Amino acid sequence: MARGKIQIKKIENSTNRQVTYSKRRNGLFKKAHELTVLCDAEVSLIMVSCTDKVHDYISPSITTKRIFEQYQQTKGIDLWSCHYEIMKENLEKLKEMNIKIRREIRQRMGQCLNDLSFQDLQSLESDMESAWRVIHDRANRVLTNQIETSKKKVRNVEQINRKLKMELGAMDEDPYGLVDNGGDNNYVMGFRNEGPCIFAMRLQSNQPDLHKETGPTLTAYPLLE
Amino acid sequence: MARGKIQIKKIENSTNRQVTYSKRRNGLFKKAHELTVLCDAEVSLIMVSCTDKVHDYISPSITTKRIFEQYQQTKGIDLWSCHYEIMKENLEKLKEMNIKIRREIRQRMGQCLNDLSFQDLQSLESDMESAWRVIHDRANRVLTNQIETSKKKVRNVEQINRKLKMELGAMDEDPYGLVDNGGDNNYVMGFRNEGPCIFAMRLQSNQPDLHKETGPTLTAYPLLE
DNA sequence: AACTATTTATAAGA
DNA sequence: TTCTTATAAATAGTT
Repeated sequence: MARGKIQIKKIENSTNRQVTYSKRRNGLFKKAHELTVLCDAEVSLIMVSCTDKVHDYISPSITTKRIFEQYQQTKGIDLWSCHYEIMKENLEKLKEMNIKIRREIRQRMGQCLNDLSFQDLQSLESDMESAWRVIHDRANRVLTNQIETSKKKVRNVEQINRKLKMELGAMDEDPYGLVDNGGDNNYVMGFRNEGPCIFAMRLQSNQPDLHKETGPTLTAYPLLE
Repeated sequence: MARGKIQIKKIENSTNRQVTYSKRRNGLFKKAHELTVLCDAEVSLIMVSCTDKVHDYISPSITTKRIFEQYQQTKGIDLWSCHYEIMKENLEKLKEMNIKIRREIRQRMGQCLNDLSFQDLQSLESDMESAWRVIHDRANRVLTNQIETSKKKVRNVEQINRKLKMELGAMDEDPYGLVDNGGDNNYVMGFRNEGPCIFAMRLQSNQPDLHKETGPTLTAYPLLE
């Protein structure tokens, strides 16, 4: 455009091309900025040279992100939707699964039974029975173990006690010798309390109506007698 | 830049501004294209007018998406990460919730009981008992309803039968009069089978050991006798 | 939208 | 790269 007209086609001389790129790039930036100021417009200009250098101009009144969102909106496209879609799908699947397993747990807690057919109801009932038995047995087993361990401890302490008494030659009785052991039952066999682990979906504050008949099982193993 | 120099500041006259915008926009597009061709560069140019119209130029050799990815890469930023992050968080939360619920369901099925303290085990046991009772009661109620409805049907049919016999004056017995009603018990009271609704987490193909004692309840209401 | 006087951008050379 | 400058191109104000 000066000292001779040029054809608009690729400049073959590499150096020349570089120089022209640099000059015109600045020209474009200047024009972009002028447009921004003069016309109160928003401009995003990104250039990548043939040597893969990136330069950009963005109107101060806007962010690249916002102008791009606007661009996408008017074009009716979403260039990132493919990235998104996979995530969205996963999210939806998980949500669905969540709803399903929530429903199942509710049913196992005796709620939302309307959704079940009679057959399902029966099958749930029998499932619950066998599961309960497993849990019940385990609870009993743990208790038995606790008691046995406690008894062993007691015997141990009693023996030590007796030994001490003999060594001292004192024949007075010592009724407090067992107190140490009394409050420690929960630490036997690795079944210590770590706080309640049952937390999900406690939707009704389901105070168990304590009419259960495990009483006899419990009282059948009197503690520390 | 012609017929008088102008200051680079917002053109207050709206019409004038619009016209200038239009002219300069075209100028910018032309320059962008020339740069693309002359220098073998890649250009993305997006403009938003003060009236919120969007115009853009993109070099034919590239897509908007690609140039933008390149832009983000060199800038070391990800403009969409915040959108992402929210989704990711949701995903993680759901996953966690899912795992928790699944664990609880398993425990309610008598599995994975090692994770429970003795107290949790006892509380689970009693929960299971009361839930089982609810389910058991419901199953019984449904059954009772079915039987009553069936009985009504039977009475109805018998009455119709008797009436027909009288009308026909025929005194032969008709032992098949009740057959129609026989296979229809599941459709009573809206409790028809819609296929099993308990699906999640059936990890062990938990064949219920059918030692349950609902037998007497069932046989106490003999069907269609 | 077209015209044109003038400013601005820039190609080639230093 | 940067400066210079002749000239091409863009465009402000007008019609």
